Amino acid sequence: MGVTERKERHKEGLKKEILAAAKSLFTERGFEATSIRNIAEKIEYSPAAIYSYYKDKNDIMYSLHQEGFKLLLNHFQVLNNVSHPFERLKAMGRAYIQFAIHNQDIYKLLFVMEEPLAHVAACGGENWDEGDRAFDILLQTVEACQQQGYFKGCDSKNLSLLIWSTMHGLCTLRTSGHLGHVAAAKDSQTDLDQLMNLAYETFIYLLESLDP
Amino acid sequence: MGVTERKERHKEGLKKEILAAAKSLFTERGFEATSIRNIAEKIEYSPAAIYSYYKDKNDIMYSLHQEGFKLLLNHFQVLNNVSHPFERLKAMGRAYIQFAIHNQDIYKLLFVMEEPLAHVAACGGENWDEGDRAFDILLQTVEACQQQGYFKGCDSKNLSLLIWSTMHGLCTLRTSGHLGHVAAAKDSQTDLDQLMNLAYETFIYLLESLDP
DNA sequence: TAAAATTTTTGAACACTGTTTAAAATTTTA
DNA sequence: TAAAATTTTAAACAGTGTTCAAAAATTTTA
Repeated sequence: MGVTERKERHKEGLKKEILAAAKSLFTERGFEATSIRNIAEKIEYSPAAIYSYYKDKNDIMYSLHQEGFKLLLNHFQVLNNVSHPFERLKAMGRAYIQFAIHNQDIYKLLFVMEEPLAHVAACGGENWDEGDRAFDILLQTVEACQQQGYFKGCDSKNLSLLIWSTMHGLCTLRTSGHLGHVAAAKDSQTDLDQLMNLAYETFIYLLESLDP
Repeated sequence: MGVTERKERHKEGLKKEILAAAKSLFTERGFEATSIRNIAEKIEYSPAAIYSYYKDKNDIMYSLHQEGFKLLLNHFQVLNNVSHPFERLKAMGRAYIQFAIHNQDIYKLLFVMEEPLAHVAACGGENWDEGDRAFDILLQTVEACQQQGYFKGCDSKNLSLLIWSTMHGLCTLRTSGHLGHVAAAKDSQTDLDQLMNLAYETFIYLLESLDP
């Protein structure tokens, strides 16, 4: 029946409204500083209303997950212009860093916070599809490199995992402020970015040196 | 006067008692699940009493910081038995992983959480001494490797930063559960450890391949 | 159109959280 | 022992996520 469909659409509309409010508040003031009551206030509903559309706060978190991954994949779109595999891999690393620094809270949501991930496991579905796709892009790029003679003697999956770990480590140490504490460069932001770049370039140098 | 000294000792005693209670609760049930009221209950004082000994919760966190670093440095003591620099570096990586996995909450406290770090910056003193010392051990090991011909063409500081980032990335992706989600090995714990080890060994392989 | 049934929304409460403050209990000093 | 100083606490504040019965709004039925 068309009636129930229309109703469903309306329900979906409010659901999306909640998500949009949550997203704007999260990116505006961070996760810790955003409450269910804040979101409710923004959409001008009572806090309890939200629970008719989302199971709990983690459910909202997880819904933002998907959008976050889409944003990450958007950042990767520049890679289509880079035909050389190793150059593409290098550009991918830079894009990943860019994404992590310019969307710190979203990055945290995707790769640091445990709650939304637990929600995936709890709520039946193994829906981390977009995340897996992002990893697949890395894996394929690594394998494309290998076909051109790079990374001889390396298992593509293990190497991809390592590359991801390295990028993740760099990004989280950077955004959490731990990099700044260990480095002598404690003041200016430019120095930190530079430091991070130097570490990244060292990694690229490592990968490059693996040639036969 | 000896009286005030005794008083100070008593005060210090209670301060340490608070810290011990906090530590046991943190490691027992995690950070998020431990409140000031829990700690107060454990030492059989009122919650407000704690604020006579610690400025706030982050102050307690930061005090555990120091102990955490001492524990990490203890894990590094096995390195004294490894004279060959590169073998020492390899052992250091393994020790770091061991520490991160067997002390997940403490690791989080030291290298993931932002609040205790902000406390360091806020409360004047630049006291991340023990942390810097841990990094110095890495730096010195890297430089010792270089003196034996390893890592030619690399800046020791940049490379140390990279190594730290890689290890940190591996450990956090592992403990947060993100590694398990991307990998096909979603069930058994042994597989995850194995996967992590493979990524680690790939990294070692990379470093080894840097020989002249 | 009026009544019944269903859905949507909400106020109020529950059990928490970190933190502050003024008052009470204790200890030290004179 | 009385006064002063210190330590400890009860109570409150403003907030959190979440639940649930009741109210309001909407839809369906007669």
